[in-house]
Amino acid sequence: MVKGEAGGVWLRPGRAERSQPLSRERIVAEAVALLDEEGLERLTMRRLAERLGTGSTTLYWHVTTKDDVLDLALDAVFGEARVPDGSSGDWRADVTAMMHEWRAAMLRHPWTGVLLGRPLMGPNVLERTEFLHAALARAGLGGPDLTAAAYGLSHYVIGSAMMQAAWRDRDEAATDQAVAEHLAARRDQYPTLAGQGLPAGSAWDDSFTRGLGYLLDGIAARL
Amino acid sequence: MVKGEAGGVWLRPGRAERSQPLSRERIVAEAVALLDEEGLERLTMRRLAERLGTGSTTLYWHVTTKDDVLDLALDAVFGEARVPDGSSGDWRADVTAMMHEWRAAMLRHPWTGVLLGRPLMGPNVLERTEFLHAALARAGLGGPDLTAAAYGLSHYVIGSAMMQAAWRDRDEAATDQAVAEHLAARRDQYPTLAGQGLPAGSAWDDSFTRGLGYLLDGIAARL
DNA sequence: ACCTTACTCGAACATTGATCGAGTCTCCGG
DNA sequence: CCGGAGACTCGATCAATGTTCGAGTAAGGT
Repeated sequence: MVKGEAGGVWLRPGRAERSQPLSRERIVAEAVALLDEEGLERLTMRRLAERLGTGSTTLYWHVTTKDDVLDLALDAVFGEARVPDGSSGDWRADVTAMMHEWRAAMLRHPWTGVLLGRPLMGPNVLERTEFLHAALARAGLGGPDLTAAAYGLSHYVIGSAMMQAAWRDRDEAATDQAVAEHLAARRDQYPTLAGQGLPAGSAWDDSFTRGLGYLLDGIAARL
Repeated sequence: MVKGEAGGVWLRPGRAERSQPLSRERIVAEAVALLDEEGLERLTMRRLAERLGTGSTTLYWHVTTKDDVLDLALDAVFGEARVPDGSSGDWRADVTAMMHEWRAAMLRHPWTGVLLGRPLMGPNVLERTEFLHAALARAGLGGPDLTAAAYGLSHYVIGSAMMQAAWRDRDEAATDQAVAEHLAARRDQYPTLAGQGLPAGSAWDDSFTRGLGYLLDGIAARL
């Protein structure tokens, strides 16, 4: 009775249902699921391991640090955004389509916003940045104009999605009503803001599209 | 010898140099300093308390949670951005000036980017948002156009500053050279990107200003 | 039969945010 | 001068976290 725990073969994991062997991909996929379901602060190595049916320290064989998991999960999300094939000949339509895909992916996974403090160098991010540069170059931009346009567009999507996600998933204390009251009580300090109200519901979508239009108009004027 | 530790009066804090009494403002100010000097992950309640010369648990009298400290620190940083008085009559100049102040404040405190996952409702943020809305309203915008323009501008600054800060303060592994090599090695996958190179040095400033110009051009065209 | 390589995991450690209850200081009314 | 109330401070403590270490195990080749 030295090896093999009490219960023998019958109770041991059983090789068949040991599911798939652990791998980077499975870890990342499960991390994304966990983040979606429970949020960023609930992602711990132990919880992640438990969902994968392994010990927490096992993860460190496939990944050197928790930040690795986050980096990989972030890039995985960007991979969800479909990239137009670029053969349409309409650069503006292509760019617009990808911006919407990009934003949608981030809104599906609201925790992405907080993670953006780290530099984006994953393959999926690079692929999309490359597409953006290429589309604008095809449109006729070059040099500093191209750089500014490409980064301006990226930053606009990122900022928009992040802020919208933050507002949508804010904590209980700040309900829409509480916010409205807060603003109404300070109507003299924030007259325009109180009159205008904060964006709600579909106003976010409209604002994003409209703002993207402004940016693209300004870019197109340079051509 | 019941009260008063060994050493008597002479070694006791001494009332005079007990500095100022602890207060919310002092805590926040010290938190900003600590964040600037050591970064976000080094901000702990214990370290913060030590710098203030108090016990860590004392902080919880003035602040209910660590997140409070972060929220307050974040709003404090936004307070650094000067707001034009709005009497210039040139809305575009006013808006541009404030955008640059806003960005500069965030770049002075690079940790702000990561904190932006939470909704911005502090007085300083609201004041600046109000100014933005007011300036654009004065320019002649209204309704959905106003909302889209105001939020578009905010999101653009936030995204830009956050991304630039992330790239500037990236970890040791990703030096400029390593990034360049990484890109060069995949020249076939990212042809445009590899040819263009990633922004460096003053290119960030130029790109920001240029992109802001595009956005404002697009907005102005709506008038 | 053995060695190597790939992989798994339990115990352990230092550090963190936060709570609790007991202490101390300051001031004000009697 | 007393005393008590309120404002504030803090040490001990707890559960949870990221990560390391070293010992294990399984499979496959020779």
